[in-house]
Amino acid sequence: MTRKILVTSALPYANGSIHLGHMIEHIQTDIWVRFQKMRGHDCHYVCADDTHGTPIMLRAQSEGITPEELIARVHEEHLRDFRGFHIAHDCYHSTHAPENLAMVHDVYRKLRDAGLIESRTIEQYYDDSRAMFLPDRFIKGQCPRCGAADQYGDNCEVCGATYSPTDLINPVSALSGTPPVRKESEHYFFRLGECAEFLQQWTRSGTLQKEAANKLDEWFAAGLQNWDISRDAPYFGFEIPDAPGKYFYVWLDAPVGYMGSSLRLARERNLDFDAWWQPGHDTELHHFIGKDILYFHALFWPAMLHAAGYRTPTGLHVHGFVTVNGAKMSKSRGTFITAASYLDSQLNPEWLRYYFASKLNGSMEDIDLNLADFVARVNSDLVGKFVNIASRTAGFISKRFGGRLADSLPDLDLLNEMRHAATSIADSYENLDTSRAVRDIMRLADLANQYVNDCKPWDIARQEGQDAALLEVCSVSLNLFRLLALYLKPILPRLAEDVEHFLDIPPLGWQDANSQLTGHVIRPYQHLMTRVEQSRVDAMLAANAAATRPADTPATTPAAAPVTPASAPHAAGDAETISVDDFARVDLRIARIVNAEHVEGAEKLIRLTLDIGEEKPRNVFAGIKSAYDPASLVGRLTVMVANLAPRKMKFGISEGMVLAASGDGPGLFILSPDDGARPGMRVK
RNA sequence: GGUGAUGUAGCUCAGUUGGUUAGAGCGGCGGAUUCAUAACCCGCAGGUCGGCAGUUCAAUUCUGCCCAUCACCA
Repeated sequence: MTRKILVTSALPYANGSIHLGHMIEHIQTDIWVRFQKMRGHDCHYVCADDTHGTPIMLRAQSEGITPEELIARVHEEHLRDFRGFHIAHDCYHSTHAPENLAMVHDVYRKLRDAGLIESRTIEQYYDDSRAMFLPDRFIKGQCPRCGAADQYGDNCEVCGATYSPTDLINPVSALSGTPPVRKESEHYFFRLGECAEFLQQWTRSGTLQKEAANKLDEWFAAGLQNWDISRDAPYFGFEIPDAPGKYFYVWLDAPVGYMGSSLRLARERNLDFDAWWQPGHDTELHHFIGKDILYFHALFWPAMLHAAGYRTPTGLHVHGFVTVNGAKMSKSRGTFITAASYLDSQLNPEWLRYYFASKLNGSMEDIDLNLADFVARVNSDLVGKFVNIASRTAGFISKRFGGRLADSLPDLDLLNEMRHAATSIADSYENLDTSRAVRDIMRLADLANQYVNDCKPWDIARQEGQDAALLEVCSVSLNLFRLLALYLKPILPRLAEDVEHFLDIPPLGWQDANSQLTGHVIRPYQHLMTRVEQSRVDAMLAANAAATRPADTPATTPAAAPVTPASAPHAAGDAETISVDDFARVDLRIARIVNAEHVEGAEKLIRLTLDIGEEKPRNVFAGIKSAYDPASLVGRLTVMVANLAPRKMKFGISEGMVLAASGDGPGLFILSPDDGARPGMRVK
């Protein structure tokens, strides 16, 4: 039976670049969609840019362009990044589009007519100098609970308290720096509380992972409050019908963007929009999202759909966050990795698709991109195992048999096992457990390599009159390879295309697992995939670190220059206070100076080689030549900033900075830890 | 702070509806091989299954507490 399926990924915000967090979601979705299409289902994949809201408006202002110009530019960038990773959206639209405006009005009117919209006057902070109301994130002040300075208006990053902006002590507008004033305004609310019963039922109807349903229970227990869906002008978004000066909150029109994008697709290709969105059809609707936006997709969205008379989603598939080398993506470490930087570093997008696929298991757990593991795994699995099967047998077929495979294959257990695996691998894909699919496929690849090893075609090739045996072994091997390529095709679409070209066959579908390739002429083998080079990974990290380096730091400043009186106007105790989190961003480490030497041509610098317990020692240039003889430094311990962005200097790259004290007079003093400290220890 | 999740070999992860010697891939070590971009094949070593207590004939698996990491608290 052909299933009719509409699939979405969450809409990326048009205020920034596509990064690994977006990529894991789109890769996961794309794999599932490609799998469904290979199975012959009628599956469509839509997405769009999320384009509205205050941040977009302000960013456009600061760039001196209109919001429309900004989102048009970002749309091009996003589209280019997704295409670069072979993400095959059937439609990648925008929430700032006539189709979406029509759907937003339609949904809103239905909610209003159902009595689920109410209006009420609320008091909010207002920036007089900018003549606008301030979103929570644009107000800063002291936390009312712990007193931490410089906290946002919605929660405290120091103690974790949540509150409303009006609770902040000494609030200031983040836009103008002036204290905001309280001002009243009429707001529109969606009466979410009315939908509680429906939502609790929907939550347990099999649409959600268990963990996600657990999470929702928490929210049910806390009680559902009505949702503020309006914002006052100036606001970049859609105006609310019959309410001049009031705009839909971006989170109202963003999920409706799924409808808007699919409406566009339906018009382009003459497809049945109502079959996707009206109740009573046997069509499936699947949303892929990150766990950060579960709230919007598991409460507001199904409630809106239901209340407006539309169908609700069949499945909500929630994934975790991407971490890099076990830590949150960090701009200062260069591990805030953008999609563009990956592609620009000449890294093959299918390597990342494969790596993510090998880890995704359909749960909400975070996914770690361990870069050393990434290099090892891709090289071993894809080049060493999978591609190798074709590489080691195709030559015989070309040289000895004119590229023509055997007319029939023997009844081998291995071939049968490989064919029958199609069922369980399909189950894994269907259930989003691609890590299981990859494990199973690689186990089969191991078996295929063992088969080649056991049959020793290179031996047979040297024996007289054994042509039939040689042809058989190689034909079997290439049939095994063909099946593996088929199973990997949702993950590696481009490589699969190359395999199809090599084998000179039409695009592989899932049902091709039941057939064999016999009596068929293939093309000469050309290498299908290269290995990941560590240097390209390093280049990517460097590019990301460079992109986030503060632009106003003069390039000539030695990385380890001591603070001079001129640049240190504050007396001790006069410095602006910072939060614990601010301090924690600085990764201070005990370092052993394993070598120190003069730098030829540099007046102030000493080149230090620092051991902080890493594989490779750090190279750091320190501006301490006036106070220290290099020879006296070798062997001693000191303190360095380990997560300073690497800086290219005339004499090489400096990978950090050592700390030194100085005052008004001459003299410069580096730090020493007490006895017992060892290289690599964190200073905090 | 509350809530949800995670913690298994050097790395990345399976697994255990409680039951003999806890698995894979990678990495390491040894061997074999030369068809293949030194890939592949065989073998070996490595784990008090986060910690402590409890239930049980038996716990890595169940319960409680604790620790660490991540997230959410609209």
